[in-house]
Amino acid sequence: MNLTDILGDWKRSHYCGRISTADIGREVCLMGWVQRRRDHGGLIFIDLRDRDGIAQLALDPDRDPDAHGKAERVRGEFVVAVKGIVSARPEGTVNPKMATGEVEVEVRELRVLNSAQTPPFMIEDYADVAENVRLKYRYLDLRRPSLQGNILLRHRVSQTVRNYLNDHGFIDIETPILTKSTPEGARDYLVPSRVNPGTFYALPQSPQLFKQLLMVSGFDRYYQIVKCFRDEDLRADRQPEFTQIDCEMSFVDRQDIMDIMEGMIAKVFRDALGIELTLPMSRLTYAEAMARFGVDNPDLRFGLELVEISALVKDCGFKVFADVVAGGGIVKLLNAKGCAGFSRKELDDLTEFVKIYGAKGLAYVKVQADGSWQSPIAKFFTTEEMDRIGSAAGLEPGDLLLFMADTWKVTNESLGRLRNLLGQKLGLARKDDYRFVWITDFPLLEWDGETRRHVAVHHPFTAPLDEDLPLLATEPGKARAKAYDLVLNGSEIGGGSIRIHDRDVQNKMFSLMGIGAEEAEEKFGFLLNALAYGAPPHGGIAFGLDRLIMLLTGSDSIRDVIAFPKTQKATCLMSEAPGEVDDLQLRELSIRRAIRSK
RNA sequence: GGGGCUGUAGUAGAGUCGGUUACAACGCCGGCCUGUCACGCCGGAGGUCGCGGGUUCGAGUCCCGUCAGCCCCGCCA
Repeated sequence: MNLTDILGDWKRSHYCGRISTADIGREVCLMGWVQRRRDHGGLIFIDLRDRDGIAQLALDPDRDPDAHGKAERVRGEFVVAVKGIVSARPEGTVNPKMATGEVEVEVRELRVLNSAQTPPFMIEDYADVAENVRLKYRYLDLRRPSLQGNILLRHRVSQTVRNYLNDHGFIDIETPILTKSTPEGARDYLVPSRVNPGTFYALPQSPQLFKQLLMVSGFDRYYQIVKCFRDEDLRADRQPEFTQIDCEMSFVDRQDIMDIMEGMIAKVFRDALGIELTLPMSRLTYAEAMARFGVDNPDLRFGLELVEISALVKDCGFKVFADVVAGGGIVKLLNAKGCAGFSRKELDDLTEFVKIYGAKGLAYVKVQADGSWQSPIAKFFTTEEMDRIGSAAGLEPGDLLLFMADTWKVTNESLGRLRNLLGQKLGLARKDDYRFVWITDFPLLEWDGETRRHVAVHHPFTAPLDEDLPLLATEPGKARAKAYDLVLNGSEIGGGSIRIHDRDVQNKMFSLMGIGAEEAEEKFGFLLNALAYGAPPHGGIAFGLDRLIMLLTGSDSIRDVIAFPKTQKATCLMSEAPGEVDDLQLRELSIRRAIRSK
């Protein structure tokens, strides 16, 4: 027996969350999903849910026996439409926990538009469900208010960004998804070409080259909210396909780009959260960020800055420290204020933590009430050395000093990450505190010992600082880049640079990176040619939209801000992608399997 | 490629030292109930203890392997 009704000519008059005391006495027509049915034998209440909220329907057997009879058969997640009169709830039955709790709809007519199987989990924010089940039934998970709220906020942010960029003269231009694999960067997703057997397109890691070419074409300002693809392993904040707010501008310097973009971020925070940001945002050079925080994405919500003491300990009696300095490494400390009470177990945990980042150990000093050092390494230091270290660290009784001695890289990374861990552990970082900082003057190139060549820190098209241009010929590793990252609470949310618009400089960069003239011609010839036809000075930036939404919504996982995300093994539990294909499909593509799965 | 955590009705959990028929909750089904709102009361159904192997008289429990989900390192210009 088919128990459902047709929609007919009914038109919805309101979203559920919109009915209010202003509508009392009015007839409304609502449509949505049955959140819950409370059957009192006589009266039946139904909480009707749509994307906007929940409204209580009241069905009285005396008033409308027909609608009441249908309501008896209704179950959770049935799709229903009702017509009825908005009325004030009787005295004492107002529900202050509901946005629409002062009113209800006295139903006169009810249509069951569709039935529903019992869902595998309750459509409630409080329901604690394993993520693999949620992902398999993603369309049901997305009905939950919190997830739906994230997606709705994401939409509003996209609109704000579009409006802002439109108002500032940016043109939305689409760039190819089927494009060419280029060296450098992440692993590409490849798409075989049927028409050109044996050749492959690559999905874009970003529209980098195309947006630069659009500057050469004279569009002046470009933007796109666009999917990018990188075939690398996933993390809580990383998906193989993700969305960038991608921008490029001509005839600008770094300052112009940062000014416009922080205005955009400020508008996003105003529209999305009602928070006014203070502009301009703060700045740190890369060198200063590394020195003070050990990382290039510092969380500025708390202090706990790192202090380098290499010079103070290079001749000290503690051989571990002295040897590291003699071997070209550095010694740094972190003063965990007031943490002298940490237990043996807590200190062991911290040591285990830094080992993840390649550290061999972690030395500590607990400062007693009388200022004396309680530490396994105290005996190696003279009183004078202790005083110097103490004053460099701003040491007070009750503090805990944590020392790291290793290479520049390991010391900074392990102590920098430890700083973040302590900030969290000590509750120093509030989720609703938003600290932005631009990191500037990144190194242009980095020496890769394995492949024995320079690699671009940002990307191969990033311009060096004007004053560092001569260094390319002498000490390329020392050259700094016209690059900038925007960091929010320890997360990089965007990054960009002024690009090289001079063909000779671009060629020089390629050769420093061990890309010969022939290879450069083959891989990037179209860009090099374009630069020779009057390329304007230009630069740009890209923001990670997913990460930005994570921070705005306080989400711990990027999957909570993407409608249909992938698992850590890059599969979709709902569609079961990736999947097998027919031999015929492969034959058409001139592809043969090396491995048969399953 | 590596390290760690988790896996028991639809859901999320308990399950002691290896010992009778694997528990109670939410949800579901049936009944009762005219002002509830995570309604209430009574009754009921529902299990490949992720999967495979081993140890044992006996395994949800111990061992080995494997699969899946998650977190991290490497990787991510």
